[in-house]
Amino acid sequence: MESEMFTDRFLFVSRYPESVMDCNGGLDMTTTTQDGAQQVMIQTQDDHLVVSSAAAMTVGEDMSTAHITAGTDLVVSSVITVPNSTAVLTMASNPVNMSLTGVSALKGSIKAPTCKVCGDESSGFHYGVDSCEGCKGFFRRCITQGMTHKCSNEEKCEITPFTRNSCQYCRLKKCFAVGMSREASRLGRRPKRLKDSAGPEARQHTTNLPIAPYPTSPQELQKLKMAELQKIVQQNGTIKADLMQVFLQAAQVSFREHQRNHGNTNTNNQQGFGTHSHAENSGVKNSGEINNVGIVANNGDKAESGYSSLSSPASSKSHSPLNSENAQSGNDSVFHNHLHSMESKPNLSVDNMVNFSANLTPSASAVLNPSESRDSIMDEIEQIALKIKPEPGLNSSHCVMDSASGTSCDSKSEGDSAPTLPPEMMHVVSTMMPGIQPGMELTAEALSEMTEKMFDPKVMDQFSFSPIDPKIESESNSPCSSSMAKSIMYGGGAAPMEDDELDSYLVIDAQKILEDVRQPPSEVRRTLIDQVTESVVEAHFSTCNPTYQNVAEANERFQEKMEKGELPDFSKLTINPNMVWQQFTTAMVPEITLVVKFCKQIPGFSEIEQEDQINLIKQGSFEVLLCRFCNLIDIRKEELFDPNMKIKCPRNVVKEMPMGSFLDEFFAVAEKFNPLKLTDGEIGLFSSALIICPDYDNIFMKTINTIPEFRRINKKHQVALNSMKMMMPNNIGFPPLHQEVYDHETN
Amino acid sequence: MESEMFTDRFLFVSRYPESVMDCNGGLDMTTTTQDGAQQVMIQTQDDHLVVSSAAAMTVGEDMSTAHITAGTDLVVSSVITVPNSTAVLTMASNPVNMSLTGVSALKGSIKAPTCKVCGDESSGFHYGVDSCEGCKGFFRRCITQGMTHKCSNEEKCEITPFTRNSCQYCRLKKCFAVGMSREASRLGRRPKRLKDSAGPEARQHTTNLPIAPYPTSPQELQKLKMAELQKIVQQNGTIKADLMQVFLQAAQVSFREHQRNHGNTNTNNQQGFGTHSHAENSGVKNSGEINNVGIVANNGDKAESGYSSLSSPASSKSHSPLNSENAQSGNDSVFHNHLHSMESKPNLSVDNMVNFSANLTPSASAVLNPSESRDSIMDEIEQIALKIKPEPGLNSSHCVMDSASGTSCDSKSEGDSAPTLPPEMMHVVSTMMPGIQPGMELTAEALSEMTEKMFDPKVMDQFSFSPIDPKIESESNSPCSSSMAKSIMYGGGAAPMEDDELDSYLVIDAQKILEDVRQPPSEVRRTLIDQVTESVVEAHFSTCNPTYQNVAEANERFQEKMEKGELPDFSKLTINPNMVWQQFTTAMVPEITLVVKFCKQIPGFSEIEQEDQINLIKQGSFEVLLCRFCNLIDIRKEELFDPNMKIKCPRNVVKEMPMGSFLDEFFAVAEKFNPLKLTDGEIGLFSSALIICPDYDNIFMKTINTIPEFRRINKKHQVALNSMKMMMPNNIGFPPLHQEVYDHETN
DNA sequence: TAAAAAGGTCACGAGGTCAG
DNA sequence: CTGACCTCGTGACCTTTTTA
Repeated sequence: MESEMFTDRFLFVSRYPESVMDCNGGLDMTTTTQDGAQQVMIQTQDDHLVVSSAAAMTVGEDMSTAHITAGTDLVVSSVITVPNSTAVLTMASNPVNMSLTGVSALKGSIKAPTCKVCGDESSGFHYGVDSCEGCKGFFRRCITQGMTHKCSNEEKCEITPFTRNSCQYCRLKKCFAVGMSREASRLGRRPKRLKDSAGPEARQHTTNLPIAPYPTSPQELQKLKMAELQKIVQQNGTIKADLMQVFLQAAQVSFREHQRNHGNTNTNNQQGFGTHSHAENSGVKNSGEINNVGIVANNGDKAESGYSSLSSPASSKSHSPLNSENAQSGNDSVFHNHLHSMESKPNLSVDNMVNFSANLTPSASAVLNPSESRDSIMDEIEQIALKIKPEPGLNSSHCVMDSASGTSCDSKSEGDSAPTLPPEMMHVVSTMMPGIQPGMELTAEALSEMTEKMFDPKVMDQFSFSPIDPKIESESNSPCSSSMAKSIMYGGGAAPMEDDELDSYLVIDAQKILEDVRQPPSEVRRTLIDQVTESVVEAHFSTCNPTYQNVAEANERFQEKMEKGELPDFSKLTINPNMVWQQFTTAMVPEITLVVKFCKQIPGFSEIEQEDQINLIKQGSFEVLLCRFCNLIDIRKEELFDPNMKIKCPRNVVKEMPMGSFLDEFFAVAEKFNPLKLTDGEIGLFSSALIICPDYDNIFMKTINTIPEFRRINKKHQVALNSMKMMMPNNIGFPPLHQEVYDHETN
Repeated sequence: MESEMFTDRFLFVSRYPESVMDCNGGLDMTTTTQDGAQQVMIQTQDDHLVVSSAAAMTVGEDMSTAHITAGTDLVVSSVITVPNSTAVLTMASNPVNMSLTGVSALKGSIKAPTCKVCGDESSGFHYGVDSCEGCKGFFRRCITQGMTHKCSNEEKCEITPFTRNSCQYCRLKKCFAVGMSREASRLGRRPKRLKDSAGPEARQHTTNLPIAPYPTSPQELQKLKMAELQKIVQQNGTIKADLMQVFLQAAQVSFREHQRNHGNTNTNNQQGFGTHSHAENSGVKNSGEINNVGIVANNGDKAESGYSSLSSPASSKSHSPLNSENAQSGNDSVFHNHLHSMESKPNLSVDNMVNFSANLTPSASAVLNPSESRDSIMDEIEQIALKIKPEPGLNSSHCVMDSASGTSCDSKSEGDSAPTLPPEMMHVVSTMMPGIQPGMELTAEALSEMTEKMFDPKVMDQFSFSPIDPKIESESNSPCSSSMAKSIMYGGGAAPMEDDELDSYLVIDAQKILEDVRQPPSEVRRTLIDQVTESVVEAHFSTCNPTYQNVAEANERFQEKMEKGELPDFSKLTINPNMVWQQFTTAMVPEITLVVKFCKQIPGFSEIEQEDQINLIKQGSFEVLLCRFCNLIDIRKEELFDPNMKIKCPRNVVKEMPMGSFLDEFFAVAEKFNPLKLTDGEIGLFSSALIICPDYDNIFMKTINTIPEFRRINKKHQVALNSMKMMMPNNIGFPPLHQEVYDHETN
């Protein structure tokens, strides 16, 4: 019966066999010569060309004309495509019995199916590609057990049946390159009639090859991210819905992974510095270990990490090529970028503790995009950042409490004189603190008392004159005025809203957002999440000073100095309240600059209207700062590193300092935040959420539960600022950037 | 250039065009006749057959021979297969321009239905659903050889043609979700009218509705529910993970919908009776309005309610066919069932206020399934319920505080004598209340003082001897002893655990559960949720006396009587403390019976081990009662309806009553609970959560936030019970069922 | 009688195994 | 770790059964 079916055979032969190969993968052919004409049974293994039934064809002498005799059962299962070449049909007019032996006999002699990876003989269509058993097994192992290979040969290894085992990295790369992926595999019997997917799949892969699953350059990668974001923004008209969810989802993925890795974070085990994974505690420095990133390292895990490369979306469940490449490719790696940025900035170097802030500012200014100079408000901040050049060291700037001095004194002003208040504000201060008189030096005690009063709830109400732009506040208390970003922000910072009221207001939308976030991300979104995660983590590392490693190193140095007796006993230092306040604000300036820089690096942040960017920064930057400063706090020892990581201050001393009650709040936050043991990457994501998200109450368990704490202290901070401003209307003692950023009264 | 490329066209034509259609899905054809031969460009819309470049073919007269002239660009992307038929190749030798209009002209005339499971091309209507060969075969294998799959991805795997093989569990789930079932199979030729329907949607409806995969009768539905639940229980080894989430999700869906419909429930607007939607306030009685069910009514809304009927899975986002069917089909409707059950029970009738409790008990006993009589503990409760036949009216039973009386007096005991305490307990009472002496009547004042002391936190500690079985308590304070249900329950009721401790302990798992719950429900789960919701709502309506409507009607009657002056002034009534206490407990007995009945009707409840059922009931039934009694409280007028809805009592009077401080707590709860304006259906769901869920702190915003309140008062109740028990070791004055249910000391 | 779906069949590929 | 070999689920095709 079979011999009857296959009465005739025909053959498609390209003038350029190689083209045929490219298009069809391996071809199985049985040729029988008879009557001087070729009689051929063509059968591919990869569905690209299958003739499984009868057709008779004869070709003319010119090889351009074919004659086909159709049998009773014409079953043509596939068609070949030979672009840019002439196909020649060779036919036989007489029936020929096809023998299976004949088929196999000619296998390989003409067009044996070859492994697209190594060129060996293919054993079938595995993971969407004709491949041999070896490459099939290899690929399977790679995607099941996450493999971290490394190439020592510039990633240019040739993959042949003989060399394929010499470089796993390049072999896997080739596997991806030829289109292998779990999703591409098709189970079941190969259809005789190809009603399904052979075309698209094959074409897809061949056309996809140029845009290989491996990222080409960081620039290109960045472009893709932005393009994706842009698309989303365009589609939704607002960046909120998607971008925010992307952040939250990224964070969620991270936290989930974190929990898996570190067990229950809800145990109240206190710990000291570093909210990071234990792996990072090993003291490895600048090794480029993925562990430094925490979350990204998690993405390298084999399953569910949600990591996928944009150019290879189909392989999201498999080992990420991007990841593996990044782990090995050196400077292109985001991980290396983190370290690189750290190393390349002397001001961020932990070796240069003294000159940190002095050197930082120029670098920070370089970060601010000059091309956006037309944007007035952002520019303003940037310009202010440029202007700030605090003296290195601690006693860099001061203000004298002198009623005659109405001008602001910048950080370069005179030495050790005490700050003064302008006369018009003295009555306010006098009201609050009867002991304070014009011209009198603001003593530590007075300042302390003042801050105490400021944070007194009763006083708070009096002094928390709305720090938010009234017109904005009238619109759902949002610091964002544009319609787009307005919906992003709700929390009014120091808005005179009742806490309860605020909470209930926020919780509603948090729940709604949560709902959306909990949606399992789509392929595209997962990709986006990964990219955003990368960007955020990278932004964090490149802008955050007190990372785990930096703090740890600083700690080591501090220990050394302690042992050498080089450090003075902090408790013996005479505390100049003005100095302390100045130092506090001054030391924060470069940090603020960095936070602003961080914000600007958050993917999609620049898509928001400028005004809203400002508002978001104003709203959230202190919270980010607070979040970062948690690293500076050893909640076990109850010690606070100063932002320059030069001096450690015990909590009780901090408390006694002017503004001490406020600084002490940092400890309170750290006590809740640090036990979560977040990695730097997670802190970065959390920070981005602080900036971008409207509300995060009740979102990611304990982690997010610390946010109200941030909010509360932020509120206090606002009140303090307002109080201070009342006392010092000309912003004496406020570094301009600090004032600019934290002053919510945009007028 | 295009005209040059497409120099020639060819056409495959089957003898059975429809077969071709079937094989290729949609075909776009442009035919041009020239030289008497057909010249055709074939192009599919779904990539199954694409001829995108040049090929020339001519056919002989016999239509069995074709002549092909290959152009310079032969691009044949696919081939059609015509099984069991002879294909005819019709060719043209001359160049033909393809017109796009011609292509699009034929677009849409041929439809390829898609697989409802994975989205692939459907091969027909299999197991009640348009599905592909793969899913068809997969489902067949699943239902023939029982398969035990497991999902490692939170059971939320996307099912696409590419991913369908990656998770059998989710694939099967999806199969069920879209309505696949053996019963739904339709054999034989499809009725002609079905084929004529225009769109796929129309066809979907017409085909799906008549041959609904799942039967629509309540009985059968109930069977299926149980089957589904059974499956889940079997799969997971515990009912916890899935069933609990189903409850929570059902509640979530409801609350969400509620919020949509009723706006912000967080406003503290007080309101009186009824925690229901305003729509229900219209006074429509027994109209069968869906509004009576609240949540189910919401499900009838067009969007996102999460409601879906198994019989019409594809239309889960549209108006629920089950819902609409039920709304119209009369007695089969669950909504009508509610009303029916209400109407058919004279004891529940609001018209019969006086004899309510007397008549209720027999009916309650009928509810208890006699077939389960072998279950000793449940039986015990049931038997007790049967035994309880309190006298109608208020002064039904009393206890005399008599040291000689050591026997328990049931509700039929002698008339008006005061309760007595056994001598061995009098020292305890004496210690607490020096004024009380053996044999002395328990006056209102004494009782009041006693209860005051009982609820004194300091005293509470002394008297809250662990009411939980010690062996259970040692295992995470669970009232459930079996390994299965143990994990369900954590909250130890009146366990001597510190509140804070308890809270933090609970929150952890609540968050975990929350996370799971927040997962958007899969198709199957959504179906399950709907079914569970229905069952719960139905159970609630059929067992809850103070539903909105009943209370409203009672209110009306009360108003009438008030106006007629038929009611005595409550404040003038002589308060017999014993009477009050007796009345209180007595009036609760039928309610407890109903709550037990309600619990037993909760889907899956009977799957739990008997022992655990008892524990769950013991743990939660009072909370449910409390929840139901909230309806009896008008927080605006500060009035309390008695459970029989016969007498209204102002709060201050309640407070002055013996046990008044305890009863007053009801107001406290109602103040938090009633403003949520839950519908009856939602209250039912909430009640089921109270029974089933281990913890619900922090789960559904304000609603769930009221739970600690329930817990707290439950605790007080436990303490009170224990105190009372100490005073009355032989349970004098405790109706047996009350004692049985609320006594956590299982020994 | 033919359409249509259930059920069977078996070519296939994923994944596991284990000697090398 | 590799890859030849094995098992088993898959699904395209086929046969059988049911129904219009």
